[in-house]
Amino acid sequence: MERYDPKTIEAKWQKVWAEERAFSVPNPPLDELRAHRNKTYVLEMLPYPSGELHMGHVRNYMLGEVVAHFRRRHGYAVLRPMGFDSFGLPAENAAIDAGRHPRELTEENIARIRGQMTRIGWAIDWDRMLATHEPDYYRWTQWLFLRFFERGLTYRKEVPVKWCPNDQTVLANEQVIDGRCERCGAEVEARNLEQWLFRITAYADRLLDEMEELESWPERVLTMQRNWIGRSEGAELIFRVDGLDVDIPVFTTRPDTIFGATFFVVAPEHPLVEHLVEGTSHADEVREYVRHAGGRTAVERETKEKDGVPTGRFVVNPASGARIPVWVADYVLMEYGTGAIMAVPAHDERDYAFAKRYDLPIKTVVVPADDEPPEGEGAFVAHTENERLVNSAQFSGMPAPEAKRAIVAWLEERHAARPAVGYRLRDWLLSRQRYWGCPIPIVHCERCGIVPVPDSELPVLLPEVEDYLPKGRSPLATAEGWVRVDCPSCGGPARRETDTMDTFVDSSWYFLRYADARNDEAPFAREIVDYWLPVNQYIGGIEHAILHLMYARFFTKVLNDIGLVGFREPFARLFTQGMVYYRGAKMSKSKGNVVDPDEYMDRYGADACRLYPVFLGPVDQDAEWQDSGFEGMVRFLNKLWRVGLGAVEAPAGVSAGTPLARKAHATIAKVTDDIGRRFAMNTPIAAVMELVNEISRSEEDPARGFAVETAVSLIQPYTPHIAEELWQRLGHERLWASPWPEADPAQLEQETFELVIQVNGRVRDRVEVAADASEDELVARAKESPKVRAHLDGKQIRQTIVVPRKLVNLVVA
RNA sequence: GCCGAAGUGGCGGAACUGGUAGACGCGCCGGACUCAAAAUCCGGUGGGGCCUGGCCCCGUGUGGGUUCGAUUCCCACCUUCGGCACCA
Repeated sequence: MERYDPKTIEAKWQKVWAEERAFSVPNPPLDELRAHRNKTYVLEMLPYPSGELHMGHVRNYMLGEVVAHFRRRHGYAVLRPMGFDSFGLPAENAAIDAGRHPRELTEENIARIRGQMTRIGWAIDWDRMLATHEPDYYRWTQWLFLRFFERGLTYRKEVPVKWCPNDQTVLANEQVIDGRCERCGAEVEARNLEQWLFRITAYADRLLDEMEELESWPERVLTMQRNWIGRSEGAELIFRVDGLDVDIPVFTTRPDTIFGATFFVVAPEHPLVEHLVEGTSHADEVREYVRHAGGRTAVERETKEKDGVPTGRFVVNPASGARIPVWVADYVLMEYGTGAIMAVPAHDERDYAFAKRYDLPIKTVVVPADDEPPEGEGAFVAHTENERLVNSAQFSGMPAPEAKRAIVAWLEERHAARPAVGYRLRDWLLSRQRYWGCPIPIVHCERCGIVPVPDSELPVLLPEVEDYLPKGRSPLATAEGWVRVDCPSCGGPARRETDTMDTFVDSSWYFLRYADARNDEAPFAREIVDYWLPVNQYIGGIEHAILHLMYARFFTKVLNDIGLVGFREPFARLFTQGMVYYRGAKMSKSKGNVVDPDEYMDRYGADACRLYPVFLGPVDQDAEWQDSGFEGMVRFLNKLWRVGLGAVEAPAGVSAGTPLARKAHATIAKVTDDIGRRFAMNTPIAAVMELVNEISRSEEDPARGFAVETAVSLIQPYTPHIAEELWQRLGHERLWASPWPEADPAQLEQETFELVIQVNGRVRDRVEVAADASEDELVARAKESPKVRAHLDGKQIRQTIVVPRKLVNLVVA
């Protein structure tokens, strides 16, 4: 018998697919596009071209691959594009390590990865390929930036920033993990710099509320985003500084505790600190504290014991009229709320710790509703379900939730409060002082200030520079000829913005560009994106649960507001796949523990390489690469090949009524359900293996030919090369376009099933029963079984439990 | 501390709405082929006990509960992993 030779088969079919452009899905004219109702947009997060593909990548892209084939086989027009996130730190750092120019190395990597993807036979529409570093693409990134600018959604501001001393650039909040740089792990420093930001906080509520519109996202991703946005409802309360004509607002979620505020704290970075202490005897001590606190790292600030200094100033509690002292302490953060708090030591652990240390008064104002108020003053009272107020003037005795509203309303009348919402979310800092990124299309003019580059002058091309290594200021600044321009507004001397954009800007709209990838008059045509989008199935790593996924949602909402797209959420369904571990660490080039697919393709062929990474385990969970299991896939493909050729010699046969036919039908149902509904990728492979084992054991079954066709057809999304070859040899047309073999319901009704008979829950017998047998018939069959009778032994049947098509249980006394 | 996910053979893992626990693969054991080995193919494989047919008992992190029946549902606990965390 002819040997299974993956090399020949794979080369043959890849040539056929390339010639017929099997995976290209060009956009038809608009009116035709609208008429085509069955579309699926399958999208995997675009890779950074910082190296080559390894088996971890193979596993990820196989998910989109299987879904794309599966949907296509079910009669859908499937958009399944691919591109490269080629700007940014990963690519630039890889280039620096290699001592190469980023463009050169990036483009080399792109070519190499594309080659690997082609060789493995993925059904990708390469006609829509994009790379974010190409002017054709970043021209529109700049264009979109200008639309944000026009609407005031991007702005420039001097801000305290997180600075990575290793990468020599500013980081977004989201890129700082435990006080360290997300990419390199260096401890992040604080600096004050003029930076560009996106006003993502303006969309905080919509990013929360419009989660409702998502079809299917993992709950944990939504939870992570909710936590990140960190919305909390409360009030802004205004405290007046005694002796100065100054009001300081604070944000609190517990306005009900205002009568318990016994001191007041402002953050060291608070702009009013200097004004508060100017000319007082505390000025030197406070300045010293502020200076010292500024030098602390984020980690120090969090782990040390709470400390602070008094300012000598007092504010007036707007509710009680009490004068309470103002302190400066760095346990209050400038970035959250208003940078100042009213301290209620009896009901806030942090305030309590601070009060204990500096011997400040503690006043209980909220107690559990059922209990007696705690003895005396000075205790910490933890928050509980049912609470009422004490020591709070006219509000004493009121339940806490009601008191919250009442106190805010009462203070609001006196212009000392308003309801407010606090967010943990900060604006998105997008400036990067690095070379390899999208230039920000802005000009700084001596006379006109900040001037946007006109659309007609886009793209602002990234200049060639001698030295692109990071130095703490953008390398673009060294390109004098590029920096100096005439102001687009007044024609006077001006300088270009030299910061580049965060890579996450590039990847916040790429999914739109794919729909209309070759448009050179606009980023995309609205009619076309409205047809393809939202993405039906988005696939990517959990590591992007917050960053990329929230930025992309933000961009889509802004574009929807501008009228560029007709939808508000970009990704209807999201699937987050697990990572592949090898030798105890996440498989990655930097850890040096990659498994190279090329080697395996050389030895075993592409189909085995496609199969094994997804067979490893459930794809939403992390998996450990087990090299020993790979051979099993090769054995399976050989077996499939054998039974396939066997069926070629003895074709056709029946498609129902035999055990093998039944098995085949059951496998169709299982695979369809697993891929289509459950998004399970490993169990369908197991089901087909089971079917193939069954075929090779059932030499005589007349449904053999049908079962083989079923197996070939079902495994095709995983291993299209061998499937296509066998399908052809079995005498059929092209497989990827053909419908799936369907079970005939009328025939299924004739089938039998195995009835399990139990007595008191113990299995006593099994019998074959017609599938359409009634419950009474099932019970009758159970009772007439000799084995069951022996166990009944004349005892009375107390209860009969019938599970249709499965089981009868006779319960006896 | 708060929120979430998960604990099943020697291993990766199946069991979709409570219905024969351990599919499929790896590994291991046995057999065929071979002078022999490798490769390949076929069969067996949760633990224990009677027994040469066959049958019984125990088993899904621990302890309870609901149910005729629980890996699945409920309560408590243990362990592991992930997210958030001076957020007022």
